[in-house]
Amino acid sequence: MSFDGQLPPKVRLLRAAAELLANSAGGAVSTRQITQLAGVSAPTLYHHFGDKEGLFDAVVAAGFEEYVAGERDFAPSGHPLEDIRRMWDNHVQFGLNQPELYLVMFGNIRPESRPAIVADAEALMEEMLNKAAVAGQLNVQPREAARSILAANVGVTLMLIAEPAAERNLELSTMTRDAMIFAVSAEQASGTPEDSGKSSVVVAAIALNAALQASHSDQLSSSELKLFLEWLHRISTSSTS
Amino acid sequence: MSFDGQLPPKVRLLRAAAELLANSAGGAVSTRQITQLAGVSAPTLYHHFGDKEGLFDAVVAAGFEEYVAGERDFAPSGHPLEDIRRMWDNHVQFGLNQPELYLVMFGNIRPESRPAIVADAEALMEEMLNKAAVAGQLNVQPREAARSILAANVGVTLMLIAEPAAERNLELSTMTRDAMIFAVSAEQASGTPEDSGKSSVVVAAIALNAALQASHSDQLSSSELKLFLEWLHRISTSSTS
DNA sequence: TAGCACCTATAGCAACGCTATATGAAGTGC
DNA sequence: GCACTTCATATAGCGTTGCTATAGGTGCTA
Repeated sequence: MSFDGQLPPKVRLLRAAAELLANSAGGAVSTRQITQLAGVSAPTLYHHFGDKEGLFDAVVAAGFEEYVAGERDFAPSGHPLEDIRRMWDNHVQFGLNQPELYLVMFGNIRPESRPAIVADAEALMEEMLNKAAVAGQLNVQPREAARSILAANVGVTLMLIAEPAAERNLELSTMTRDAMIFAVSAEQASGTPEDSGKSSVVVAAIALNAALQASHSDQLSSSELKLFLEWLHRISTSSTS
Repeated sequence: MSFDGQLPPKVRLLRAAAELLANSAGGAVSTRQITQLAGVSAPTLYHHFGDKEGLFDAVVAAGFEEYVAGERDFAPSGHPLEDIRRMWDNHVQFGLNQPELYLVMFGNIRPESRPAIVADAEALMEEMLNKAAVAGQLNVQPREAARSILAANVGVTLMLIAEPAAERNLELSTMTRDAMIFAVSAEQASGTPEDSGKSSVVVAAIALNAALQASHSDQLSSSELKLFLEWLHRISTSSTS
């Protein structure tokens, strides 16, 4: 039951914290619980992790490794947008499987202090969206698309976690997911001739931009790129008005 | 500075809690702070509100009045989807104006225990979406649309609150908003003849259903309605595959 | 063996949410 | 006017929280 043994106290603390966090039914986890289960005393925790939040951050880092592993484990299908769909589902499933850990990672919001993990998750999604952009399947900037999709993904996951497990309806997830992906997808306006004419320009421009950034090219200076993006923005907004 | 005065202790406690909550820069607010500012002692708080959460719930209820007032204050524009857009923006603005209160209302997620306020906010949005459905502007069930839009709305608002105020980019909000509204809108597939043929059936069916429910009609029994919705679901999914 | 980091334990502080108990104030029946 | 009940508030303190000042042990290098 306890982690007394040959393992170093640091590892025992991490495992004890992770286990208590996973099994705490919504309630808070105290440092005394953690240190007792780990078989160490209070100052050891603070020596290794600074404070309680530091320990939790370490647990979260381990959880994020698992999250990233899940987000990367499937082979790229060759259809980037399909991979984004799987990333979304994997995100939701991760949250529902380990709600307490997920809440520490994504639910512990404080004003003006962004959890580092959010930026990491955004980068992960942006990376995948970049492939879609290069393939000409993206309607907006990969970064903006990633932020938008992740925000909706987190919102949906939090809502599902808050619901009683018996009532959880995953259609909320699939519907919101498809709505977001469809919105950033280049395929959406392929039916309307007038819009498709404009949007193909946008798509081509975005694909070009993504390709440029992927090749670390300096063919556009940062100021030129800024102007380029401004024009791009003007084009895309004028085509949807 | 303090609320010592002629007001009853219950009101003083509510105001003190609201003020401390609004001005607490991310940190927790203690009962001792509240009771001191209110000029009462601890048991008075517990006599009136049961416990700390009870007091916070009361503050949230007052905040929700304000929220609802904001959501209703604009005159219906005659374009329900435009009103939904304004509801979204109002939601985000409410969160950014009073982040601490918003976090208590929508950010205090615990597994399997849904804040009552989420259900209220969903009902508010569903009410508006019902008008869109009756007008034949909706692509999916109003309830599902409301849940989906609200989840994305909360997710975006939490993300924006977590960002440093200087970096907040409201385009994240407008982009996600338009993506969600577009996704539930009946206008989306009007360009593709084949899809529009199918989707007009879906829209008509949803409008009919909304009108039936609005008139409290019993022309369809609950089992008939269930089957009807199942067909509807089959139609709508087959048209998007 | 001496000295020096490193790591851990004992004991305890201030602050937390909350409550057992007692006191005052206000209304009610006679 | 007086006992009685009920409601509302205060005094004091319980148990727990996150965290730390201080000291002791352990293993390495010289």
